[in-house]
Parts: sequence; structure tokens; C-alpha cells
Amino acid sequence: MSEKKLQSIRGIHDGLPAEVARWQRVEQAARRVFGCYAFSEVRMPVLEPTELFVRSIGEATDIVSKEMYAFTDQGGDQICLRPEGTAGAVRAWLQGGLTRSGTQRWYYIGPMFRRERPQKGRLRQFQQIGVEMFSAAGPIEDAEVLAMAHAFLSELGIPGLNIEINSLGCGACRPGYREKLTSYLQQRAGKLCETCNERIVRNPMRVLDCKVQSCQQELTDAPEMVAHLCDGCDDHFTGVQKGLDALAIPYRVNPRIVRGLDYYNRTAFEIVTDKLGSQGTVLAGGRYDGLVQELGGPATPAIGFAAGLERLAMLLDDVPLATPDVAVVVLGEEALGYSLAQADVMRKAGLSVVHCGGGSAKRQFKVADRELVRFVVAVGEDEMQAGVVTLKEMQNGQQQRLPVSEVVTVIKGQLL
RNA sequence: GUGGACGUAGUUCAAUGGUAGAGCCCCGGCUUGUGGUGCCGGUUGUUGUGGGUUCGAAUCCCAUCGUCCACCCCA
Repeated sequence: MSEKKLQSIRGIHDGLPAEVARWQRVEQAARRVFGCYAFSEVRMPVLEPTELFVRSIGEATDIVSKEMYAFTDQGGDQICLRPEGTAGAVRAWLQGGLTRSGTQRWYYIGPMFRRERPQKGRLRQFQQIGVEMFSAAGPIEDAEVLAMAHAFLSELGIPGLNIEINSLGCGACRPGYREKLTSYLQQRAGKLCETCNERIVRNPMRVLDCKVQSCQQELTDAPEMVAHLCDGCDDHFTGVQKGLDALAIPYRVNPRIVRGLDYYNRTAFEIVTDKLGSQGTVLAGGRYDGLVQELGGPATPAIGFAAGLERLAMLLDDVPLATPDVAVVVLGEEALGYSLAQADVMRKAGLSVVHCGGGSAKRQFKVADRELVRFVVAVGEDEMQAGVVTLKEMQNGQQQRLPVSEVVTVIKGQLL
């Protein structure tokens, strides 16, 4: 008869202050850098019609077929928690009537939901920082989006990240390549692992980045998309690389990069680290020129990427929690009201202040100590009579009596 | 979804079938207008949960929940 322990759902974690401090650092870097590239923040719903993802991501993908939190609501509508951001962004862009508003540059930060088996760096509710650029066709835009991603991660100062790019071709050249690859794979099917044999049918390009060594040995001379691009895609891919070279952005062409979601074409990229085990992809994206039309809009080229906020946060050094500027200690009950008033004056002047709550001086100074404040303002009956406060600097124990207005000046000066 | 490791105090970890412990943290005192270092004292657990084996289970067995790791997939 013991009650079930009340706890969060599996794979869905809390963001406590120490964790949120790390998230905020990542978010601040994103906002600053994306702002420099003239991207605007958008906020989209977490709930969307299930149909949206079935049509955009592809019914056969794992995300849609088994990882969505989908349900029927009380009105009988098919609803789901969004598993990714791009489809909703396209929906919002269409619904907002922005198809003729020129290039739209968007970014968003928010939770996504996938019912996977949790692991480090893989949660059922996780946050993505996403970027979408609509009505942008050229390789220049691709290079700039890549440059923006690079600038964002550089701002965070995470070492050991590598940019890998590839071209996935388009409707004109991919089918032919796919056929060639499939027949190549079928000839070797006997020597490939079991999962690869399933992939040959479901998603042959996935075979190329199989982690099994014996598979990789078998695939050394496998045909690659980059060698089978049509002229248009080839020019585009060359253009992207020229742009990156001009910006001196380090990258590596990895012909084996594949996209999980159906809607990608041409440029695909990933930024990876080796410090997160098998969840090493920290940012990924690419071009999706066909998606808007797929969802009922006018043919519109677009490109975007998404970064995993928790994964990036894990790569950060410890982020110190903000500490208050001052702690207020009150000595004797008579001065309680006076102490509250002094705290109020300092807060209105912009300082961060904690009141130690009265009681014994010893207890209050311990409280102040634990708050890691640099200064304590102590007030008792003496100070109240004189209309001053005692300012103590905790590091060296020095203290002096001053009017509270001067305390503000001193602290603000020292905090600079 | 598949395979594996793990789960003991707020926390980090001991206790290999025989009375559940230690460090840190926390609270109080030495010191009722002064913190950190010191000394003294104190609180803390249905050993994740539920069953089973046993005279006796943190320890062995089963189930379940959760974390972690790999696969799958992906940010």
C-alpha cells in the first residue's frame, strides 16, 4: 500500500539553478550572435497537429512512427508534443502570411519531445536552439548560416568541435545515385550487419555511416553522393565551400553525413564533439528546399539548423551562480524596520540584496557567509539613531560607518 | 524497442548472510554587536519499491521504477 514516489517522468529532468545558469550562458551566446546576423526570435507552440509532422518529417522515420507523444484531445483532434522545430516554423511562416515578405531569418529556443530510451545527452524532453531562413536559395546563405553556427559555438568557447559538411543532392540527382548505391549494397548484403540489411531497404544512405567496423571495411569504395551531383547541386556545393574558405571557417567534407529527416536536400552539416559518447552531434542542419511546398505553400528554398541546448551545456566549464552584492544583518529587534528600509534603498539603487532574517548576529553572519557576499551591511540601534549603517567587507573584516547612500556608491565602485 | 552495469543519510561513499557506519553538509554551543579556521554536542535512513528464500537479507532470487552505458535513432 505504499504510495508511489512522486517524481518527474522518465527522461524528463528539472532545470535547477546550477543547470539553468549553464543554459542561460548558451542562450545568451545564441541571442547575441544571431542578432549580429539579423535573425529575430520567434516563439512557436509546443502542441501541434500530429499531421504536421507526419507530412514533413516522414511517416517512416523513427521520430514519427514511434517516438511522438501523440494523443487525441477531448474534442477529438489529433495532437502531439512537437518532436522538432522546423515543421512548426514552416507552418507558422505560412499561417502568418509571410510568403511574400522577402527573406525571413528566425531563431527559437524551446523544448522538444521524443519518447526515446534516455541516455546521457538524450532526453525525452530536451531543448533546441533552432534557426530557420526562408526564401534563401544560394550557397552564400548556406555559408553564412554555417558561419553563424560557428560563431555561436566559438562564443561559447567549447574546444574540440568539428564542422562536417556534405551535399545530399536534389530530386534530380539523388534518385539515380540512390539506385546505384542500393545495387552496390545489395551485392554485399551478406557481409553487412543485420541493421544495415534493414537499412538497405529503408534508408540506404544510412548504411554509409554505420558504426560497425566490418561494415565500414566493406564500404571503402561505396559510391558517394558528392560524386553524383547534378550540375546545379555541384555548383551549389562548390559555392558553399568557397564561402566557407573566404570566411576561414574550418570544415571537412564528409561524404557520409546523412540526414535523418526526409525533407533535407543539398547542403547538410553537423558539428560534432568526441566528448559526449555516442551523442556527439551538438548541432546539425541543412537545406530543405522542398518542405514548404510539401506543407501546401509556394515553392520556397530554405535552410536551418538545430543545436541541442543540454548537450552544449554539458560541454561548458562550471558556470558560477550569481551571488548577491550585499547581505543585511540586523542586531536587535528595535532596528528590524530600519534594516528592511536600508535593504530597500539599496535594491532601488540596483544592488542585489539578501536580508539575513534577524536572530543572533552569529547566525546571520553565517547566512551572509554562505551567500558568498563580498559586503555585509549591519544595523543596530546605534546605527539607527545615527541614521547610518555599518559596512563590512568580508574578505578582510574591515568595517566603517556610513550613510546608506554612500554604501551604494562604494559597492558599485568596487563591483566594477 | 534490444543488451548490460548500478541504486545505502541532504551529498560522496563504507558495511560480501549476523546490532546499518564514516567524511562533508546541516543545526546548536564555546562567543546574546560579527562569519570563515578550531573544539564540544546533535539530527538524519521504511538500504529505490514490492514480493520470495532464510532462524536471520543492504547482501541471495524474482518483479517493478529510476539512473548510467552500448545498440537503434537523433540535437
